Amino acid sequence: MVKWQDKQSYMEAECPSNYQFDETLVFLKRSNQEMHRVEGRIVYKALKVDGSAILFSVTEENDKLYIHVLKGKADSLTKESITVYVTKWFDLERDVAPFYQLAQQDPYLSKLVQQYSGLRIVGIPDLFEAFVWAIAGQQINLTFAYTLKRRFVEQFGEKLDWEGEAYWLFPEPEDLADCTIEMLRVLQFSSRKAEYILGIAEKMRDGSLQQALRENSYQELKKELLSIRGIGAWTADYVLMKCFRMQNAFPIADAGIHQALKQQLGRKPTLEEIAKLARNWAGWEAYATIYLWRSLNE
DNA sequence: ATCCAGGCGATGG
DNA sequence: CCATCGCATGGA
Repeated sequence: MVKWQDKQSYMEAECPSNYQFDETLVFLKRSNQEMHRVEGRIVYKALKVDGSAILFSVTEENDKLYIHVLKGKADSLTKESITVYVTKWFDLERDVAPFYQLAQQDPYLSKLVQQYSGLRIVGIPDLFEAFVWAIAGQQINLTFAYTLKRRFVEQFGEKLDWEGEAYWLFPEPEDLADCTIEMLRVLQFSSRKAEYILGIAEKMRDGSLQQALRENSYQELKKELLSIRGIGAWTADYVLMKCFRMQNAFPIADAGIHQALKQQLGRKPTLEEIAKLARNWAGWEAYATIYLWRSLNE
């Protein structure tokens, strides 16, 4: 349990065990087209609290995390919202000890957990953002996916300026109310993806999607997700992993997973082979996945 | 140039 | 039910 202490002008918390902030930074620095900004070891991020945009920073020193509110009213609601967000974003409340236990015995993971010790899932707490990002990233290279996301955010999101830098808030489904397929085509989304995203935005505007996703078991949630146009097995598991933070979510068809395992096997594994070796990861597939992904950006 | 990207739904057998 | 196809475009 992460306990954030309110220090008036900032907040602080002990890092959980088995956590390395620097691994979070590696992930956050993956693209320079993101909505957050990383400068040195400080992460800057805009967030909407009770209808208004705020900006905060988060950093770490001597196993302590520090959050500062940089812009906006630093009232208790704001502080609470930020700590909740950061806790989910960096997956700080998970007890990962069982995963490390399991991974140390695993032929595919033992080296990776040693090499990237303290890496945790960097999640996508916002549901709409998780959907848009997952759909945008379907079947295209990551660099282009980030370009699409940035264009989307700059077209429909809200901008917050602070000390000469721009910080963007991810759009809400309401911001897409007047958006057409053509408008997304201009940003170079495919027609298909445009349809998927607008369909999801609509289902979220009337609240029906959130309602359908109130189930809490992995199986129930996945079934609901798969019934949505544009959400296949890969996207469902990706969203379950990054937004619902289900540690057993496993996007098994993922090209990155295949590539990472190929480097260890010397050839591309079949789905059956992956399913077989993943039996050893039961319950922790999402964590196995992020360590495999991590091994790719060397 | 060619192949492939953190896939999906539609179509046809 | 499973295999194949079109999408759509940037990176390597």
